[in-house]
Amino acid sequence: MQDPETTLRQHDLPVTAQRLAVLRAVANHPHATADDLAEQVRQEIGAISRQSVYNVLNVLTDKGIIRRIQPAHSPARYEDRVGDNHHHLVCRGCGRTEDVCCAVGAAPCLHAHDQHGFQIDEAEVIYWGTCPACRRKSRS
Amino acid sequence: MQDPETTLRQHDLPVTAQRLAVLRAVANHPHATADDLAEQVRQEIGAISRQSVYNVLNVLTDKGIIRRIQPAHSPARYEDRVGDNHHHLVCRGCGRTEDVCCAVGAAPCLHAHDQHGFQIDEAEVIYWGTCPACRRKSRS
DNA sequence: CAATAATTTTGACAAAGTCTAAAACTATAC
DNA sequence: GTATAGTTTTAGACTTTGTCAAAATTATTG
Repeated sequence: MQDPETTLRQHDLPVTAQRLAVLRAVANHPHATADDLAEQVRQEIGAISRQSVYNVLNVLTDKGIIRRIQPAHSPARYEDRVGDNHHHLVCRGCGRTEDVCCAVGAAPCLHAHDQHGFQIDEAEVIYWGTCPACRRKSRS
Repeated sequence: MQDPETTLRQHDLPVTAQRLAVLRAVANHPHATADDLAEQVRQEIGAISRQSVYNVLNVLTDKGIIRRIQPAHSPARYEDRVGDNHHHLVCRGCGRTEDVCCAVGAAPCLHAHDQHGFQIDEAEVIYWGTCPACRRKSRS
């Protein structure tokens, strides 16, 4: 990804320290939650309000600069990698989240058999399982 | 689905009026939320506490008698239809939720390209789109 | 640098669920 | 049928994740 400042300007967003820091935090910590990111930003620029973290994440998500994923039993997570239609693999034990590229093809399962008249714009896939660490723990 | 009372006994669950009513409500209102179901149950048996609705839904979900789905921006929804690996189609406008059978085949996309050492047990697919009613509304 | 528009902060609020302890109930054994 | 042991239900406080609104601050434009 390019320079965060350039990214903001390209989308006509005023450049602020908070936005730069959040953007960098998302880039450096893929699949982090809003709380994780707030913590990161605080280490970088000292302080930020909870609300600002949400504001920034929302505006960046709306502009398509970052992507929000919301697996069950987990707060929302954010990532940098947009527009490449990849999916996610989530551990039921610890929530660890990994990227996986589409199993079926370039633009995946965008065609359900019966669309019930809906206009489908996204097929979201989450693979659920147990990561190696949690598997080891549950066996012991 | 069979008689709710039989279902409960088969799973060694004491039979209570609340459980029977919740089970019937789920059967009659697929994809309803906990709140919707509480409302239904109240119409049927007069009263039930919020906590009992959650207790019952949790125990039934744990036993695999019903299935919980949790689309983003929506409270959890429950359904009767378990074990047939179907997916869901959700309207971004009104949350209307429809069943769709698996696009890819019998046991679907259970194989991600790179599994990162995870043991995958489910591939959850949500198709996002706009239902006919909401499409009409947004055009006007 | 001044004016304007936008963002950030602060603090209250909301929705969806969970936790706890006490009361009420169910199932089982007599 | 009763008594008992074990669950379930209830009520109410609490937690987490996130939003709303107004005031204070900051970025951009000329």
